[in-house]
Amino acid sequence: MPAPRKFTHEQLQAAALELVDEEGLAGLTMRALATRLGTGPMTIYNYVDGRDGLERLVTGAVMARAHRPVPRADWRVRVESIAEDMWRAVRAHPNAIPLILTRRSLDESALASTEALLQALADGGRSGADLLAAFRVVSGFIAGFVQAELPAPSGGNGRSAPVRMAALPPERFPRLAEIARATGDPEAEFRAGLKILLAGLDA
Amino acid sequence: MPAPRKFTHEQLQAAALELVDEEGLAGLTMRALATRLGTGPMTIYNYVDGRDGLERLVTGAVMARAHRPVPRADWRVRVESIAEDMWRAVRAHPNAIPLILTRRSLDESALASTEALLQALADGGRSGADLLAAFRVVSGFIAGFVQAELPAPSGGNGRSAPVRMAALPPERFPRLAEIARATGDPEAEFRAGLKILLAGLDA
DNA sequence: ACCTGAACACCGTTCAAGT
DNA sequence: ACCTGAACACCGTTCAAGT
Repeated sequence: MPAPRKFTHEQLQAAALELVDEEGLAGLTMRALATRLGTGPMTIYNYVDGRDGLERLVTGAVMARAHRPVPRADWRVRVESIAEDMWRAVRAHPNAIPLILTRRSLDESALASTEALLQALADGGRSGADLLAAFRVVSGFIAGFVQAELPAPSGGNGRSAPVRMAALPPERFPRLAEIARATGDPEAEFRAGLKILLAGLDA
Repeated sequence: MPAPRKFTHEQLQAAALELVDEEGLAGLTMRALATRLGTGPMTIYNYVDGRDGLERLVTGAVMARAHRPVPRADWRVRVESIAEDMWRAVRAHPNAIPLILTRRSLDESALASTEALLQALADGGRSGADLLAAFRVVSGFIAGFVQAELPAPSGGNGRSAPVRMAALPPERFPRLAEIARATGDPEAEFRAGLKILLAGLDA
């Protein structure tokens, strides 16, 4: 993409993210972004590579906020800290979650967190295929937690996942009913899951 | 939805899944499904609740194939078996992956696998919040592996994730470069990850 | 070089009419 | 009751023209 001058990339990112936060994913539209910026739809094409680039604007904006300074500490503590930072950054923009899960973000801003996570795991004594396996476990766990907080379908009358789970026939799905009752504090659940992971990584 | 008779639900599911397999997600359209079935677009609305229902047709079709008989064995072996079945079912239809990651499938056909997984974990001695945490870890791991096999953007000229990772500046992302080199056999990576998980669940 | 409106080829869905 | 075409209000994007 060229480097035009009517808007900056940051302005585009911010406007696109606001659009998604306020109006939901369905509101993310070339035309909507254009009118929010006070121009015609075609102007956006000077800054972004089609619909795909429009969505990358959003994932880039979200993930850029995920990378925070890593504490100087034991590798386990660092893994926990990075994982929580990534999760929190995504949770702050629930409407963007389908995009995050779906578009592999490979901007360098998003990759900084990943590299830091890998470095922490490497400091735990892993390399090569072992490092890859450990990474897959941790990043998969984060993705799974993100997925668990997907906003209800669209419109707003959809119940959240735990509520719908609790409405299932309990004689056919007794264990699902059990965990539906146990669902409550996402922060606590995230930390409990991480604890299991770290125990496995330590073994 | 009513129970009309020109087509069965299974016919709809099969046609929708074929559409996605052959033409990609962009090919999943009310109009395309209609012409594939030899009717007008509006006929679909007698079987499916709008665009949302159209997509649920696909996720339902994929997840229904995930539930296979669970071996009578140690809970660890059962967890492995169920997790692999779910993963394999999804991998068989890569174009549907964004839908799977994004639409929470709550048909009873999809929930059968989940209940079986929960039962296996419960037999490992967990209940309540512990059961929930263990479940989140395992299902998150599966989701993460599914995500790692997202088909390249769209069009076909996009390189796969490992290839693009290998193209990053290695002096800035040395650990990413390392795992990019280690990436190879997804089946082996899946089993290695599960091993870490089970070690954590055993601790 | 950058910007932009008009126009085109799609979509999902409402409406009203058929049987 | 089920089916269905025409029509409407959107999209993304091509094209050609402006500065």
